[in-house]
Amino acid sequence: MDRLDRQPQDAAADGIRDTRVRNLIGYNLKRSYMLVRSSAEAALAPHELRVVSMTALSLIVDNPGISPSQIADALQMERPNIVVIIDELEARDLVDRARSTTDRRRYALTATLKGRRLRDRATADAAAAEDRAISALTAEEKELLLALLKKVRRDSE
Amino acid sequence: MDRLDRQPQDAAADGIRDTRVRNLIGYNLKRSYMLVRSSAEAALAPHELRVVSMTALSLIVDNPGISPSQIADALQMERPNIVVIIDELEARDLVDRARSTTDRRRYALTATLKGRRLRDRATADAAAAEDRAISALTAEEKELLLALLKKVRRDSE
DNA sequence: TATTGTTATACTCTATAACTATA
DNA sequence: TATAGTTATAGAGTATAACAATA
Repeated sequence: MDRLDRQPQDAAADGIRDTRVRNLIGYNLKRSYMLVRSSAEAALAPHELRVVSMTALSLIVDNPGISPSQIADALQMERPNIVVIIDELEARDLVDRARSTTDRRRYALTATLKGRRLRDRATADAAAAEDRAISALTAEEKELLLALLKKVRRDSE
Repeated sequence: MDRLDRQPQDAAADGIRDTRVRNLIGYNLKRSYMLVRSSAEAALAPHELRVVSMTALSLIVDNPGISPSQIADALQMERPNIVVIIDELEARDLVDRARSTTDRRRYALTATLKGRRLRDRATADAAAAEDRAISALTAEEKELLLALLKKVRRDSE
C-alpha cells in the first residue's frame, strides 16, 4: 500500500473547494461506483449484456432451478423488473424457463450451455474492466477495499 | 480493525450461491452505496433536502459566487438538471442568484445565512446517518475505506 | 462561433397496482 | 387467503436538443 496516508487535496483542478461533501462516505462510494460501473458496462456491451443481466445470468448459472422471485430477493430488485431481464435472457437462448414440478406457480430457471459460456466470458471481461478502472489501487488495496465493502453490510442486510 | 480477515460466507441466508458476482468490486460498491445513501436520504428528509440538493448547497456555501455550470462540472451532472435544484434552493431562500458582474451570461450563486445554517445541520445529520449505516466498521476501518475510495479516483477523474 | 442558462422532452431505472394461476 | 409471475403504468433520475442572451 503506497502513500495511502497522503491526503488528496480538497480542491478539484478548477479550484472548487468542498471539504464536507468530499469527506462523506456516500459521496465517495457513488463516485467510485460510477467509475467502476461505466467501465464494466462498456466491457459488457459487446456481449449485449448490462451489468444487471450479467448478474442475473450468473445467479442462474450458479443456482440451477432458481426462481425469478429468488433472483429479485438476491439482487434487491422488484419482481416486475426481473421479468424483462429473464425475457431477454430466454429470447437469446441463454436460460431455460421451466415450470417448477413441486410448485407450478414458480419457474425453475437454468442456464443453457450458451448461457454458461457467455457468463464465463462476460464476468471475466467485467472483472478485468473493473480492475482497469481501479488501477490506482495495488492488488492488496483492492482486496482490502473489497473486504471493507463486504464488512459494511455485515449485520445490516 | 477486527476480524477483517475472516471471509464472509459466499451464500446468502436463503442459500443462494454466486461467488463471481459477489467478488466484483462494482457489486459491492453498489450495495454499500445503496445502504449509505438510503440512510443519508432519510436523515435529510426532515430538512426537505435530497443528497444532491444538500451537496449543491454545500458547494455554494464553500464557494461563494460559484456558477451553475461549475456545480454541474463538480458534481458530474448535466446543466439542465442543476437548474431545477438551484430553483428549489432559491425558492426556499437558501441561496441567492445574482448575475455575474464580469460575465453577464453567468449566475454568481451565494448562500444566505439560512442556507449556511441549514448546510451545517444537514451535512452533520447526513454524516451521522452514514456512520450509523456503516457501524459495522471501526473508526479506523472507516478512515481506511474513505482513503481507498479517494485513491480509486486518483488520476482517473 | 462558442458558452451560459433555460425549456422541453426523451430515455432509463425503479416502484406500485392490479390481474391470473396456482397454492 | 396468500404467493409467483405478469402486465401496465407511474415516478425518479439522468441525458439530449434547441433556443435566447451574452461573450
